[in-house]
Amino acid sequence: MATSKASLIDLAKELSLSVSTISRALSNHSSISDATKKKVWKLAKQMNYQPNQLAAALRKGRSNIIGVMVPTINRNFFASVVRGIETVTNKEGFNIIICQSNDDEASEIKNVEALVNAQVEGVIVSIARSTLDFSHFERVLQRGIPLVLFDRMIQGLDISAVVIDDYQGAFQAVKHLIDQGCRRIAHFAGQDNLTIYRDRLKGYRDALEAHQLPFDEQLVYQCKLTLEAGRAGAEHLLQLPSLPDAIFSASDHAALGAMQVLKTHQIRIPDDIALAGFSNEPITSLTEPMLTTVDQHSEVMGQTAAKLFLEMLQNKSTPFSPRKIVLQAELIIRESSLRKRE
Amino acid sequence: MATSKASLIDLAKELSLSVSTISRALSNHSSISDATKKKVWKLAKQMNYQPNQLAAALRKGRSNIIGVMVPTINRNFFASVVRGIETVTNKEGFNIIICQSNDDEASEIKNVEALVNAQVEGVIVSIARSTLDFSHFERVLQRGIPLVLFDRMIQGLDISAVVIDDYQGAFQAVKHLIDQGCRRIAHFAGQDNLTIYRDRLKGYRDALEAHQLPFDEQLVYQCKLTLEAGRAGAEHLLQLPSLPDAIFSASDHAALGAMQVLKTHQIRIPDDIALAGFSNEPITSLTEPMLTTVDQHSEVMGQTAAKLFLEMLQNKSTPFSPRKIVLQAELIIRESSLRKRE
DNA sequence: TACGTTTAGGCAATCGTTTGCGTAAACGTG
DNA sequence: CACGTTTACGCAAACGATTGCCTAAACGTA
Repeated sequence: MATSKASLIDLAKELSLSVSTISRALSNHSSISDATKKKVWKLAKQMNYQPNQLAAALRKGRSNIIGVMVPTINRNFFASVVRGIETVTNKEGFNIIICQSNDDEASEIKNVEALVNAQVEGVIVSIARSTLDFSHFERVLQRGIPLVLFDRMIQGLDISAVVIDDYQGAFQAVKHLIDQGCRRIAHFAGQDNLTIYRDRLKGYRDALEAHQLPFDEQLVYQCKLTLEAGRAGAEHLLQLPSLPDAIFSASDHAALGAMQVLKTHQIRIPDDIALAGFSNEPITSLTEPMLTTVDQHSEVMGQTAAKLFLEMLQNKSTPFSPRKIVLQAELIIRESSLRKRE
Repeated sequence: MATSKASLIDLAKELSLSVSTISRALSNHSSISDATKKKVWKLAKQMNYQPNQLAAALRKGRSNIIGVMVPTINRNFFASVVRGIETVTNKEGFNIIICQSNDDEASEIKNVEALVNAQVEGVIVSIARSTLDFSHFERVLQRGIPLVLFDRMIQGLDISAVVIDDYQGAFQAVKHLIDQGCRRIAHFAGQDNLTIYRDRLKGYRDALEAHQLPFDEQLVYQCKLTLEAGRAGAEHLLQLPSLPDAIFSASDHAALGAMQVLKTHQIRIPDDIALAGFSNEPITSLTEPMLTTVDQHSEVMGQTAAKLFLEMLQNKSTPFSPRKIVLQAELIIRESSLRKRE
């Protein structure tokens, strides 16, 4: 009733027992008689007793909270990863605290510190784009707090991470286009300071090479991979002396931009130009034609990162060598690349 | 260095001062000399002292954590709201704990309890679709914890909430369709235990009435408003003796489902049937035709909910009568409803 | 010199749980 | 009956920070 919260002390007074007995009864400790336990349970329910996790955490040194930081929660990929993390850790009794770095190093540092102060038992992060110095993460490790990175990770630093195989994903996509009969395949590439885009480009090149197709510099359009960039890229390609017969874009959004332009030019997809993107954004299954793309298993990525964290937590005492887990990327074949065979 | 975390005690020993002096020095208390403060600050930095928020929270009775529960984080609308909440509360030194109810009443109850036990200072929630009993929320209030609902709320319950004007949004959308010359407007409606869907339905009806158009029960298709439901809804409408000339869907996804079906039936949008959705999902600006929809100002909604919470927290001692804040919905007119006038 | 005031800091209780250790009472056994 | 063993519980010290109250020393002033 009322605004009051019942504590162990209140229960103890009420039953004329010691606080420790109440505590043990509630946690079903063996040294408390069944009769007493039942009395305690009954009263606890009656007084709506809720344990103060803060106090328990302080005493036990376990907060049951894990910190998650993403550039922004407001993007499908990150939200899905977070969802994956949450569902897995929730089952183990953890709550997650969310922070957003907004791709800014300064607030990343501030947030990491806040998480550590909140006594999180672990930190799961996708690094901000602008981050160049990683000492704030090293400090986390020094404190013995398990740290797991996902998607974006640091080269050189020996930290556990979960990523997808961008290279294989790209390779498969391009191989598929070739299998469909495409021979002049263009590529929308991202900024090459990010490994994910470098790997996709490499997958593209190697797939061409593996099928004895020439690599043509002209067919690679490097850009920010936004919708607008995709439009510009398509316009660019259309002005080439000879058209490509496929485009593999390192992002779905750029692929969609291209799709818009190609359609206005009455170019048939996939018959004249086949199209494949990357990320499997929800929209790609709603376009017309539906877009072939590469799925990143974002929710699975979150689950995997969470499991890796749990594993690290268990082996916390023993020296645990950081692990990298590479998830398979999955090619999703849809209309935009599927040429009918008659 | 090392794995060790420095505590006030460690600093105190090092400087041969008492713990309380250290604590006061760090919080810049007036009764500590500048000389001592400087010594303490220097050592604190040197030993990389980080205060244990758990302990401070326990002692001060303020956790600086607020709980947020959404049906799923994995949807643009909710992620945006969360982003809004996070940015506002972060500035005030709060961290947010995220839970997902998965639209399931049981896990909603479990999560609310977990949040309360984590000693959150407030709870911000969008209610699960299946929730019919609200005693778990009443228990939160009884404990004196500020509670703010957003988007989905309950009629009858006197709880602070931030919603958009679903009624006006729907009214405007339907009015717009009528202005475009539509006379037989169908509606995809949601489950009517949620006020948002009831309000949209009412906005639809009233807009018809305001323009002397008859309300036809047959044209209202109640469903779960998913993509599939939208498809089914369109198929349903296509079998009516006389076709509608517009569909106003209470959700974007259902509108998109309908769009797919209409296209396969060679029905021109908007000329044969105009289409309008609700929510302004990112996808809607990428479809073909681009979908007319109603924007919910999701990030602003989150910010507003956060501010309302902060306000309630400040006036916690004084009896605070719950407030409802209604944000304006904004009609976004796009191709799917814009009939060319020649 | 004597006494009030300020300065600078210490003592110890407190937040609510958990847990190692101690111990009465009840019980079992020869 | 005597003595070891359970059984069932209490005591008190943690966890780390905060804070009301107290007190030496230094200072000021008449």
